[in-house]
Amino acid sequence: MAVFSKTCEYAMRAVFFIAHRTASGGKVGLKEIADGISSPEYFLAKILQDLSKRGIVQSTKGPNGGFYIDSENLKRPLSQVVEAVDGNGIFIGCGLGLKYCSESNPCPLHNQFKEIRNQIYQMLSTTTIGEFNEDLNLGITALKK
Amino acid sequence: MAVFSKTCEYAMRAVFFIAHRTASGGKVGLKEIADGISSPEYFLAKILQDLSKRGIVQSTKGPNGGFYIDSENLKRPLSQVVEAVDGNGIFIGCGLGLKYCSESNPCPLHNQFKEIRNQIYQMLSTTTIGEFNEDLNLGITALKK
DNA sequence: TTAAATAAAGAGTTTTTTATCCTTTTTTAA
DNA sequence: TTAAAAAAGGATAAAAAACTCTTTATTTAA
Repeated sequence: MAVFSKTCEYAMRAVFFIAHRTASGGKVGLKEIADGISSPEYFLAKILQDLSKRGIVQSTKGPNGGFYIDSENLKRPLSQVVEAVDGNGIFIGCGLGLKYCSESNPCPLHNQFKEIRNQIYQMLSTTTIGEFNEDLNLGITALKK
Repeated sequence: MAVFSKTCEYAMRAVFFIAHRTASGGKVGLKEIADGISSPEYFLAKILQDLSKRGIVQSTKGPNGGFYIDSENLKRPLSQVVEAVDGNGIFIGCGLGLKYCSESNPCPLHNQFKEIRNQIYQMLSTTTIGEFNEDLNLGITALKK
């Protein structure tokens, strides 16, 4: 088990990829994104459709069309991408899968998990979509394979 | 998405349940466990078969048979249950799902994720199967619903 | 020593997730 | 104004995860 679903992994990688490729204007096509992040093209298409509807990425059709992220949306926290795709289960769910686990009715791991969830949330909410652009441009970090 | 698979959630709950019900001798049957942790009976049966083969829980067939965990195994860290069921992906995998993500070829979230994974591992490896028995006996923590 | 109780094993089925394909719509540039 | 490029949409397929049922093997107690 990974922390996020495949869909969410592709979504995050795609968003980072689009961000760094379009921060200084221009657009990038589906095929190029899929190739750049090693994801199945048509599956990624669905994910981007969804992110586009939600306004997290922008797109235009036609020749020279493609996906891009405008400067406003580059500031968006990554947590919003995760929440759009996987929901907020990772932020609020019980580690043992109990529906009614809470402060007043805790599972044995409740307190330990709370810290971990907080740390995940902290990380995702303080990380913005655009903040890795420079490292990606420099090839310091990777989104492929 | 949850952090662990359903199978793993049931496994952890079952192990805690069996531990606290059999720490002072005796055995507990499948139906009672399934009921005690709100899990599908036959699905749990498969999980316990597997944990039994791996020696994490013990069992005997026949009248008065059932599952139990002996004192040696009560000391086992919870990480071994997770690893038996979900593998070690949660401890070592890349947050963005990249196969070749590493220190020398990191994804953008590599360092942030390393901390989170370490914390998860830390928690699971320092938590033993038996350490919640008292709280469970006192009804301070829950394994159901 | 046999019958009942119980887990183990085997063989499915259903649901969810992941992935693919094909058609339609929109946009742009020649 | 038309052809090409690209995303959007709809339908389906494949794989994995979750779950169920039935039979078999084992154990114990009567």
